[in-house]
Amino acid sequence: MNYKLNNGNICLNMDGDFIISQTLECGQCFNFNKIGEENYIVTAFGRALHIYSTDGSIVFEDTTQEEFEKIWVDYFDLNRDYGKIKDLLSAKDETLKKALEYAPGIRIINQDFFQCLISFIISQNNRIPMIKKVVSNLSKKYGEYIKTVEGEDYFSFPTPEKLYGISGNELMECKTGFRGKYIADAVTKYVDGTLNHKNFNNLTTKEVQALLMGIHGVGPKVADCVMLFSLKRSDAFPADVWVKRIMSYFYFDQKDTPIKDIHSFAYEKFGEYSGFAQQYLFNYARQFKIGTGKDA
DNA sequence: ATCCAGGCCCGAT
DNA sequence: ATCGGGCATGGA
Repeated sequence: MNYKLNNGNICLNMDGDFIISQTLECGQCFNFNKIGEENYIVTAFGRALHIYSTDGSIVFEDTTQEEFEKIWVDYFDLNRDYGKIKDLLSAKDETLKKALEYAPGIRIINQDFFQCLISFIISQNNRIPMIKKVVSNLSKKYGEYIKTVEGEDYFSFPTPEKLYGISGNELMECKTGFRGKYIADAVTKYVDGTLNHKNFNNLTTKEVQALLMGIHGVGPKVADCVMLFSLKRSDAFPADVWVKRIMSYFYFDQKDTPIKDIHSFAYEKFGEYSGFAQQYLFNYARQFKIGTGKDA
């Protein structure tokens, strides 16, 4: 990764391994607002980052070198060599190769654990635009005002302490639907220490998944997303309807296959990079509606 | 209008 | 252990 300071902005050159739109809009995070082509505001860790690309480089505006190195390098996984991962995965499989060529600029974001947990609780049986809306509603109601960009106000995602004690019913005012009580349980367990992700380091991915599933409303899929997108568990393989479809379509002779079989197949084929493979496959499946009967 | 969405809970088998 | 209905909400 090489970057330079330019008029107070950070300019980054990633040789095509980082395309902002692909990274933000591939379904892994919900805390961004598009204000133009390859031009976004991303809220995370209490900041609202203006990020855009121009002349082949990526510009981080309104940030400092300190903030960039402390927050955004890890957030956008900038120290990881994606060229290497893509080569490795492309060599394994033709389907994956196509998925990688379709969206070569996806990087796996390292999100804040709490925000990621709540976001993916909201994601269940929901659609991405609606998930974004609910995350935004919660931020506006319970988060802190950060700043206004082009007439739009940006708020931080609420802290666990701020949400503590708020009932599921009250949370439903933010359009969480039936997931309000699930959020309330996650908040309670986070704040009272029943669930402490800082104690997860020496546990296997399977063990962490089981702990996360101790939350009422967190099942295997949401737990996998939280592990992949906020706990650096790249072997987690979230299998939702799209992943189930594309895996069934390409690897199981188009036959509807149980999640359990898909999981064991994925881990055997993709190993510790299962999570990366999953994200490229998910994106590919969703774009081309693979396995829905409407696929091209 | 009916169906469904980056699922999970719960009760019935 | 596995299966199906129900669930808030809003867009197609």
